[in-house]
This record gives sequence, structure tokens and C-alpha cells, in this order.
Amino acid sequence: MAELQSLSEDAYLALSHSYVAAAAAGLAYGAARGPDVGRDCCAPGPGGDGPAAPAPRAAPAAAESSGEQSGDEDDAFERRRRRRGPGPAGDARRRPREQRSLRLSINARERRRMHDLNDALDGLRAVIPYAHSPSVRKLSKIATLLLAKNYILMQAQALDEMRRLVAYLNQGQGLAAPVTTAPLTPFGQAAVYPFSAGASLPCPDKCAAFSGAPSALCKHCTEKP
DNA sequence: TAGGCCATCTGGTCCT
DNA sequence: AGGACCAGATGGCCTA
Repeated sequence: MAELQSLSEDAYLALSHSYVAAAAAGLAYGAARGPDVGRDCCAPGPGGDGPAAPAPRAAPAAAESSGEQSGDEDDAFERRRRRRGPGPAGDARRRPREQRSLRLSINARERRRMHDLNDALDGLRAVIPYAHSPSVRKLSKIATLLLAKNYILMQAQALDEMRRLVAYLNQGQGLAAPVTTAPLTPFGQAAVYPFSAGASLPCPDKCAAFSGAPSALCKHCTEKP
């Protein structure tokens, strides 16, 4: 059991360290972009259906269709419409101005939704133990989710081991074990911990074994095939 | 220069 | 009808 525990920790640490190592090599990325580049400048105002200012990174695209109602952007909007061909029947029913206004409103809502999603991801990054540092590139979205999943599984495993230890100690004192003997099954899942499966496998297989996504993080692994 | 990551736009679908 | 959610497309920035 202790072996399993150490394997799980190793796997988790390997995952986070390999990512950090990769990130440290390219710290300019995080430094240049920052965690929230483009957020303040393009967030719509309160109650804002109004068009957002163009974000620095996606300036051309954002300016093209979500920016102010300049003539250039209207032209861009029309170009985009022409490129996509005739719209659905719903488009034909609306007047162009009204249609454009509705589109901008929908775009702003979607932007807000994605910002909320990113805020939640930032919150998740904040509680995942990995090297939080201004000089280290922040975790990608997929890495954040996979790391969080593995961290949860690792914690569940640690808790399970702790319960077994308590039960063992209680037995030693002649007490009935107050702990359930059922294996811990977080969120109703089977008590299968992915860390052990790939402990002796080469990198791609090991990454696949404990991440469930063979290609998502393997590129960050130090054991390149 | 290719590939990774990201933000944004957009149309479709489902729900209230 | 309007909002939330989703997935595809597009284009920019960055790194190896």
C-alpha cells in the first residue's frame, strides 16, 4: 500500500514537475502574456451588451467583429457574412442593424461566459499544488484539469490509507474498527487508481495510464520516447 | 516554420 | 423569446 502511495505521489509530482520544467524553459511566455492578458481591456461593462474593446492578443479578430460600430468593422462584419454565405432563415427575418445588435449582445454574453470559465480554472490552479511563480508559465487548461483529477485521486488514496492505518491501530488496542471496510470510492467510481497501472511503462504509456489522455500531457513529460 | 495554446466569433441546440 | 451551453472555425502569439 505504501508502495502504491509513493507511486501515486511520484506520478503526480512527475506530472507537475515535468510541466514546470517545460514551463520554466519558456518563461517568457507567461511573462509576456500574463495570466489574464486581455481580460481587463475587453471585459464588457456592467450589464454590458455593449461591444468590448479589442483584446491585445486577438486584436484583429476582435476588432473585426466585436468592436465598436465603426465603418471598418461593419465592413468586416459584412465580409464575414458574405464569406459564410447566406445565413439561416432566422437571419433573413431580422433587419441587418437589429441582427448585428443581437449578434453583438450574444457575443458579449459568450465572452462573459468564457471569462467565468477561465476564472474558475484560475481558482482551480490556485489550489492545485504545483510551482506557483510569476516566472513559471501557468498551467494550460487541459493540464489543469488532468492535474486536478489526479490530485483528487491521490488525496482519496491517501485518505483511504489513513483510514486503514487508524483501523489497524484500533485493532491493536482491542477496539472494534470504526472504519468501514469498503474501499473508498470517490464520487461513486470504482476504486481504481491510475497511478499504479503505468508505473513501469515507458513515457507515452505511463502518461496515458495516469492521465487518461495519451497525447495531452505526454509532450511535457521528461521521458520522451 | 510547425505546433501548441488561447480568445473570440458564430450557428446550432436545449432549456426556462 | 432569450439565455446557457457547446463545438467548429479563425487568427494571433509564443516556443522549439
